[in-house]
Formats: sequence, C-alpha cells, structure tokens
Amino acid sequence: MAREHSTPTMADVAREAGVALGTVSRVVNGEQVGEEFKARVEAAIERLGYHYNSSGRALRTDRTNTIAFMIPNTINPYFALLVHHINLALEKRGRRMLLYFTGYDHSREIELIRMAQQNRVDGIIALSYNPSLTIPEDVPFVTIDRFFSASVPCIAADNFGGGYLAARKLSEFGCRHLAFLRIGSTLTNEPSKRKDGFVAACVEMGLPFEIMALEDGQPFSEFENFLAGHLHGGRLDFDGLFVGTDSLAWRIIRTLRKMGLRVPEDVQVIGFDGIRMFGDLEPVVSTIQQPVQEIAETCVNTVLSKHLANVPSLICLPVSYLSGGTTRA
Amino acid sequence: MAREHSTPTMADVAREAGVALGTVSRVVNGEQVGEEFKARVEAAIERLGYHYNSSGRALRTDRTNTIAFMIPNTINPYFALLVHHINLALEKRGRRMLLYFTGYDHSREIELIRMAQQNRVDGIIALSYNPSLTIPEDVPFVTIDRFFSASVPCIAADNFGGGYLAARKLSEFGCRHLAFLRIGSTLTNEPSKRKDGFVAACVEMGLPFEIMALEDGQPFSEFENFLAGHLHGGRLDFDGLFVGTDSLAWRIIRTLRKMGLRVPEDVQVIGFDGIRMFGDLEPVVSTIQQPVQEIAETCVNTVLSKHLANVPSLICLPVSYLSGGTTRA
DNA sequence: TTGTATGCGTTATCAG
DNA sequence: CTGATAACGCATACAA
Repeated sequence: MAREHSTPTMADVAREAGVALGTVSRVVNGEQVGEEFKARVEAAIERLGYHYNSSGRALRTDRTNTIAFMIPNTINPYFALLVHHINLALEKRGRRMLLYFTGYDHSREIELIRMAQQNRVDGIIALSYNPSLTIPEDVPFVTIDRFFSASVPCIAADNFGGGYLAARKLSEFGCRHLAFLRIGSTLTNEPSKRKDGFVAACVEMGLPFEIMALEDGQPFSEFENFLAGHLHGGRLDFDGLFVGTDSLAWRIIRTLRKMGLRVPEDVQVIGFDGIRMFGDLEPVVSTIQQPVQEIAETCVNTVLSKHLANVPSLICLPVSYLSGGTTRA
Repeated sequence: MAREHSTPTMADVAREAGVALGTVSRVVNGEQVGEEFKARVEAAIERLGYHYNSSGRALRTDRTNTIAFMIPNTINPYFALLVHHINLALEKRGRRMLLYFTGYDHSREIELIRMAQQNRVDGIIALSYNPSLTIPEDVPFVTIDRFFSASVPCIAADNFGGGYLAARKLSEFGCRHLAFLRIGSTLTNEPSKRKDGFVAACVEMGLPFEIMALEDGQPFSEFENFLAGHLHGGRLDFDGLFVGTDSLAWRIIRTLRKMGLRVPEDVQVIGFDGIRMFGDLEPVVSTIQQPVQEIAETCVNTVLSKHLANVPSLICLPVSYLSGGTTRA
C-alpha cells in the first residue's frame, strides 16, 4: 500500500487486526466490543503506534474539544494566573485551550472571534472591555468581568463586595480618611463596582472619602499631582488608600515613599487582585484577592454546559482579604 | 435542503454563487480565478457569512497550522513571558498556539506529546528538563534551554555568557569575593552553564568565589544556613552574589535583609531572567536579561522551517545586563 | 455483536 | 480557467 511513512489510520489498524474499520472505531471510543476483538484491536494499535486523528474526528462529529480563550496578554500576572487556571480546568474536562491575545485591540478582538469560529471551537471564553463587540450566537460564549447581555453569561469576582471589604478593613485597621484610586476603561463593567462597594461601606461607616479615577489614556503623573495636592506639612490627608488593582497600588506605594511617606505606618494601602511575587511567594501588597481558580472553573463549566440558556447571566464569586505588608495587619 | 441553521459550507457558497465547489475553494485560497467568478463568489461568501472549516482543511491537507507549546506553568513570570512572545511570533506567521502545561510532571509530558500528535500539530515547542523524554521523529520538535540530541534543535539564551557577564559586572562594581547560588535540576542543561561562565570569569579575574548549589527537592533553609555560616561579626564573607534566577535572588535578598545586611550597600546581587514587576515595570532585581522575544521568534522560525535537518542543533542568543537596584549601578 | 457504507468540508487531480 | 469528482480519517446508521 506504500503507506509506510505516514502515520497509521484506523483502516491500517483494522487490517492489522483483521477486523472491520467500525470495530476499531468502537474500541477507540470505548464502546462495547467483544473481548477477543477488543484484544486484537488493542494489540494492533500498540504494534502500529496508532493514535487517532482529531481532524477526522472533528470533521465527523463537528466537535473539536477545543475552547478558545481570549485575553489581552499574558504579561500581566493576573491574566497569566487566569490562563493557568483556565487551562487546568479545561484539561480536567478533557478539553484543549487555544490561546488568543487581544492586546486590548478592539478590531483584533473581532477578527479573533472570527478565527475561533473558523477553528470550530466548542466555545469561547473572553476577557474584553470592547464596547463594540458583537457576540456570535452560534457558539457558547462566556465572558470574564464584563457583562454584555443576559444571554451571555458573565463570570466575575464579587467586585462590589471587594470594595466594601477593603473599606471595612482599612477602617478596622484604624484609618479615618480614605481615598479610592483607579485607572481603567470608562466602560461600566464589573471591576468598576469596586468603587461602588467602597463608597457604600464608607457611607455606611460615616467615614470621609475621596475618589480619584483616571481614564485609560491619562498619565500616571495625574495621581502624583493628586497626592501632592493632598500633602500638607509632610502629612497626607488620607491614612488609607484603596487602589483598583495591585499593579496600580504598587506604583502608588512607590510614589508615596518618594514623597517621604511610610507604608503602612503613615498610609495603609489595599490593592485588588491578589498578585504574588513570582506567582507563588508573598503577596505584593495587601489586597482583595480574586478567587481565580473558582472563576476559571466556573467559566469552563459554564461554557461547556449543555444548556447555556438557563445559566445565570451574571455569576459573582466571593473575594477575600489578604495581608501583604502594606496594612497594619 | 434543510441546512438552514448549520454554518454554511463551500457547497452552499457554490450554489449561492452559481459556480462549482472547486472555484469557491480557489477563491478562498487566493488562487487565480476569473474576475467575474471571483466577484460572485465573494458576494456569496459575504451574503452567507461563510468562513472555512479548518477541520476539513486540516483533514485534507494534513496541516493544522497549529503549534503545541509545552511549558511547566504560566504562573512563573518567565514562563508567562515566553508564552506571550511565542504566541505573538506564531500569530505573525499565521499559526495558532495550543498550550499545554506539564507541571514539571514527567509522565504527564510524555502523555502530552502523545496528545499533541493526536491533534496533528505541525510542530512542538517544549521547555522540559525531563531526562527520560523521547522525542517523536515525525513532528518538528524544538526545545528551550535543554539539549536532547543533535537532531532536536535547542534554543537558549547564552547562559555561559550570562554567568560570565554577571561575574564581570560584580567585579566592575567593586566586589572582591563572590558566590554563586542556585537551585534546580541535577540534569546538565543550558541554564547550568550559568555557573560555568561565572566560574570562568572569576578564574580569569583571579577573584575568590564559592558555589552553593541545591538540588530540586532541597529546602530553601539550606541557603539560609549557608549564608549564616558565612556571617562573621555582622559581615558577610561575600560582597557579591550571582544567583541562578531572579526568583531565587529575590528570596535570597529577603534573607540577607533579615540577617541585617543591606543590599546593595553590603552585598550586591545579580539574578538571571529579567523579570519585571507586573511584567512591564522596573526589574525586580539587577539581572542578566534573557532575550525572550528573540528566543521565542527563533523557536517559531525553527519549528516552522522546512528542513529541520540542516538547522543548527544549539542556538544561543545574547543576554544583557539590566540594573534593578540590587547592584551599585 | 460486527461488518459495510456513507458523508462530514476541504483540496487536488483531471477533464473539459 | 472552470467544473466535476475522488480522497483525507473518522463516526455512525444500517445491514448482516
């Protein structure tokens, strides 16, 4: 047959085992097959080093066992963490991950969705703040942190609860004048609820607070100006800061120290995300920790669920406080 | 035809455009087609929202345009960086990335290679120190940092040169007594040449030095004991440390500070990798920076090259020194 | 229970 | 330059 060098196919196995093609397929798929036949097929598979061709299977079944994960990048440690846990959750369910980087590029995201459809992925998990994204109808679609519509399930941390918790904690640790700092998309999304929870707690506790929010393009120096404007005689007006992300918190802390302020002695700082040094060492800052593993597993379970229709359209998962040395606890 | 809900196929497009199936294929693949026909096909594609099915194409052409990348995890920032640049390099070449985590598990790695073959990937890029890994013959295979055999191209940073550079830099910054600290696989691999380069430079400069190398399972406390044993009257025997990775360097620095030593005033420290805070801010420690982007692009170019046979079996890419505040420069 | 035969969507070969 | 048709490897409905 001259098919020596090519990888063996089911037909080859069938010939080798002296059975029919269909029987091989049944053995490979773990269906009921007579002992004798099964043994012969398995021996032939072993002998030939056969492994099934997933293109053929995909074409026939119209299922690729592959999920696309769209994320801005993998350099941001929080995104890297998500990739990690989503991949693990997918493997647990016998699925593969096709990884797409959006680079925060809106037109690219649209193109990537098209590519994912070409690849006939069984579902898409996306983290995108793209306001003009149209979600395809014909493929299960789940988003992280961004609510699109009731028909597109959104998985997120309890951002409101996190903001609330942060304010509570700062108060508990003795802070009397708080501020919330953030930079990000102007789009209303789940993370923007961090502020709302923070405000709710401050109001509830009767604590004075201020909000300083930058839009995506604005320079970091705006924060420096803001803080400098609140520095009087070497003392800052605030003794507790809640910052939108750990990444920003880190930069803010550097700025504070450059201004001669001590953290946490003079100002306590809580970030958001739960980033750890080198991924597994101590937290970078005191923080509200996202339940990344639960988020990942929920995404996977949701995107793979048979009936996307009767799945909740917004799932918020509980956060927790994690001390990282930038608070007095 | 009752194929309403299903995604359209080339046959549908052909019918819609009133041309033959083959003509549609030619248009989709950008082959020579008459103006009139081409226009009609493109219109039909637009009208139907057709996009090609890559399973069908893969089955037919035996090429998936997919490369598997095997890496321990994505939590380690260096690995995350690699994932990022390899994905970008693949996209530039029109390929997709299938991401597999090994978790440093040897048997898992073997299983993953099998899975990659099932998925008929066009190639595999792997970062693995598995000593018992057998590389498949029938799929292009490229490794990072680990040389298997002359027939398996290995891409790595110039680890020897990096070690050499580190010792040179420490000397240049005034160090007179150096030490090299490392933990890792006992297997001889590219990163283990960091020590060799370091030693070569020390010998060349006539500087005294010591080596402290732990194997993978050993506890970090061994380093603490080592350092404590070299502390006399509040002074450390060494004024310059070269540490195998930034991650370890970070932990070592914490230990030094706990011992009452100042970095870089009393001891200067250089790590290896080039990890930055949150992926894009300042370096975590002074370090020998890996050329991650070049490594990634070289991996991709190599694994996609037509004739793997006449590709060099070991490619070392130049490193550079990067100051991160733990040296006096 | 096992064998046979068809078609999934595509590309490539061959006639026209 | 275009149309028809045969594989690619597999799962599955149907026949034995």
